[in-house]
Amino acid sequence: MAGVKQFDVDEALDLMLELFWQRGYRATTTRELAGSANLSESSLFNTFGSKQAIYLKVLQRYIDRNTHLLMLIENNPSPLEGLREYWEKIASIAADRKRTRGCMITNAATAEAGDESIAAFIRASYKRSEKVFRKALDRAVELGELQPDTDTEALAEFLLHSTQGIRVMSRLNPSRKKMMNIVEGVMCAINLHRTAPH
Amino acid sequence: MAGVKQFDVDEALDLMLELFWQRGYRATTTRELAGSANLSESSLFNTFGSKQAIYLKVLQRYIDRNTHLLMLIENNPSPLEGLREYWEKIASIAADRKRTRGCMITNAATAEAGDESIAAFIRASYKRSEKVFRKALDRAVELGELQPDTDTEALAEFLLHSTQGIRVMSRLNPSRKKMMNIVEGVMCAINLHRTAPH
DNA sequence: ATTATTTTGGAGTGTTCACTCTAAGATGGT
DNA sequence: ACCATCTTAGAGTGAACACTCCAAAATAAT
Repeated sequence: MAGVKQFDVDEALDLMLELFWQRGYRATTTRELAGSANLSESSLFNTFGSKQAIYLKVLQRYIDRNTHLLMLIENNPSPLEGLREYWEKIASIAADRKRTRGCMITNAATAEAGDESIAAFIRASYKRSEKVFRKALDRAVELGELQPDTDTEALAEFLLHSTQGIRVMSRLNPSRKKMMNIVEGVMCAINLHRTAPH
Repeated sequence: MAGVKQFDVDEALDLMLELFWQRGYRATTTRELAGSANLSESSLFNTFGSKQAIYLKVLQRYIDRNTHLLMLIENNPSPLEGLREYWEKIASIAADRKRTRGCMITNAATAEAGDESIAAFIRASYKRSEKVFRKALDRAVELGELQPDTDTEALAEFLLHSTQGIRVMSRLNPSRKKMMNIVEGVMCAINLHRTAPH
């Protein structure tokens, strides 16, 4: 083989991710994309094939990057404390006034879900989050933190929808207080199933 | 005056609304817009001025059209029953497999909130919903359905975020069961403040 | 009937889009 | 050294975009 790439593919993806995240799929041009990654359009297309292919790669990268947030739940000895920690974290991110880009997956879900290959990606990401929530709730039941008859599947679905709600709200510069009020509401839904209420 | 419009403006807006709703702002072309309303591009621009102006008019029309949903809450003698009715209704709409367009406001919030004139619209719509939720909760406190120390402002903010979460989820063909599970979660958050807990 | 004013269709307008072409340059295997 | 193969920059491609122009038609007031 000969002729070797003059750039790091992952690094380029990271740079393009920023642009896609900020502007969305359609509003981002391939010229800007190439510019943001410091490479020519020919290299861009030669490497990735198409704008959509870049977007899908970037989405995957975004998902990978955000896995550590879910670990706040998995790593906490108390699942319920872990969940609270996770919600406080995403609410805190949502309240950050410098980050009105929202969540890239949520943005993709509302804007690009018509494209089935993008929709499949989003569904996979949601399933993953929901599984983590579900497992935490099951663990909470086992540990006696939640009542044994708790419908953890239903509660996990509720929790997933909440993450999306938070991320929509984040697009409109919400106050930290508003965000924390939302977290309290979510905790209420969980607390109703606690073994030692309030 | 002379030279009279050959079409009904509101009717045209309704037709264009469908297209904008289904495809989003950027993916809809002015030619398609004109076609959907059965008029020429010159009439379109002569009447409305610009693509963005059409979008804003359409958004307003969408908001007006959906006011009747909020009245499910206001018209119910029991505010808590009204809230449940409202949530069951929007969840039912979200679970409709023929309606994966989601909510036009939510879609605009995640895709077009960068445009400040669009963002202002969205904020106004949210404020309106939140106010209705808040008033219902306050009424519930007065009627003794909720405990007197309930933070109705915080709870209303929680409820608003839930509506947005439901509408994001609706883009991905959720099952009716999933949607109803979400509703139950929301009701849990409210029920924690009930005067006669079970 | 004439005039003033407006709408309308259809053919443009310049611009921008995603993507390609080509020729030069770079590299590794032999 | 030489070739085969790859990458790259920069110009270029047709298509599609939001929006405009213009001449014809339509109307209401006089």
